[in-house]
Amino acid sequence: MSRSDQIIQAATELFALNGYSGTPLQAVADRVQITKQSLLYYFSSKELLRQAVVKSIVDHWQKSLPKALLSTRSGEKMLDRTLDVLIEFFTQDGHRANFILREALDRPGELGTTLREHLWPLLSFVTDYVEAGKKKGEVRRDLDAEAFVVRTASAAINIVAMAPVFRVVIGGKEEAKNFFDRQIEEFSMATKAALFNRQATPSSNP
Amino acid sequence: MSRSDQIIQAATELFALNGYSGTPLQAVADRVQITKQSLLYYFSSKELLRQAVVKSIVDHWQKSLPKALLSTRSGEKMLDRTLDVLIEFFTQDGHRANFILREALDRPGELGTTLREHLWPLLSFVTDYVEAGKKKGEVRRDLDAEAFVVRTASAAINIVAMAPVFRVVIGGKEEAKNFFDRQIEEFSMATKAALFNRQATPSSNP
DNA sequence: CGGTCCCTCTACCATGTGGTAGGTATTTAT
DNA sequence: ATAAATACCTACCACATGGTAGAGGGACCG
Repeated sequence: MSRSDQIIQAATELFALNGYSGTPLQAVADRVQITKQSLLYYFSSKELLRQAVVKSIVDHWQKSLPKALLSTRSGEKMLDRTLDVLIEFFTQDGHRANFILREALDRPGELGTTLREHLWPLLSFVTDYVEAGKKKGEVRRDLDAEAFVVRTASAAINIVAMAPVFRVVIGGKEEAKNFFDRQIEEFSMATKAALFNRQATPSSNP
Repeated sequence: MSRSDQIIQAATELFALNGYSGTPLQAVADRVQITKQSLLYYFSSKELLRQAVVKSIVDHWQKSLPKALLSTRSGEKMLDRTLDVLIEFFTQDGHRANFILREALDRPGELGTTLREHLWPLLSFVTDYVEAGKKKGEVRRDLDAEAFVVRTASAAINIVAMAPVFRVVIGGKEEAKNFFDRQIEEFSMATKAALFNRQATPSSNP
């Protein structure tokens, strides 16, 4: 891996963990075991490093998201599996998801623009698929597809990022370590419930 | 309002907007129109000011959340309305919600402890109500009530905090200004779909 | 009047941090 | 060989920032 890439990776992790303004360049340099001035040789300002991190994440997602989503092209139950893939995707990409969440708080306007131009097209592909599902009667007809997709993606990131907090909140009990799994499971169920036309549950409803 | 309270309020807003490490004490002092040294008279360190902000938020929520939740004690459709109240609650409390989200990222362990001790009891009251709803057949029996409540509260905060981003993402069109309302509406629908035993939709399913 | 809280200020300091200037090896191109 | 580009360094600086020391001035109390 090239020095630039090492630096970007280190910066991604540290920015995700401590925030942009909470991370001195020195800390990034230390992690790559070069001096701060060597780092500034590759990225001539902290701001440029931040932009490089954003770009690398967007690039990565642009590459890997379609791959992940298309891996589910079983035609029939695609929507069903797409959701699981999406969840797993962000789950296994903790640092990047975390960093983006921080960017959303620090520079909402800028991130919004970036997402709209580079990532929204991908998600709007999913939106189209949801719309198609409506016509097939698979998906609830009163669903706001755009709002649903945005919220679901955002929620996936949120759950991953908040996990360390909730681990502690629920963590009084022994079961703490698998509360995250329960969260994921519940989220998955909930999302499907919101998405699909469900048959009447065989419950004891009069 | 006392000087301390003015300072706390200013700090809440600025920390919410720019983060803790991104906000100099000077900026807080400026907003209250005192000098930084006068501020340090009330809070002898930045860290203490931060703790005071956390405490004030927890106190506020401890006071106002039960009031909001109990305002819906119409017995019958309580769960139904509780949700709307919860959403509205965080919506109208942008700065505080935003700040807490940042705390979650910056100090997950500490915030987790605080929430567990001071706020979780309130939410676990809701959890109990959901469990009761299960027995009445109103709520889906396979629902993980704990995970559901945690995720829903967290999602409400998340939607509010992410609004400025999505306003831009979807903002290409004119409808940008009411996308937030659509988000809220969709979230409400989705949450109810996940929560309640729904009757078979009168759809055109063969 | 004198004391003593309460609040605010001026003056100052130590440190951390982003960034510049310029040097030095090593490799690559001509 | 020589020039030039690459990669990394030492030395340094300007400035922002958190925090300290201590003085001044009201208000209230004896």
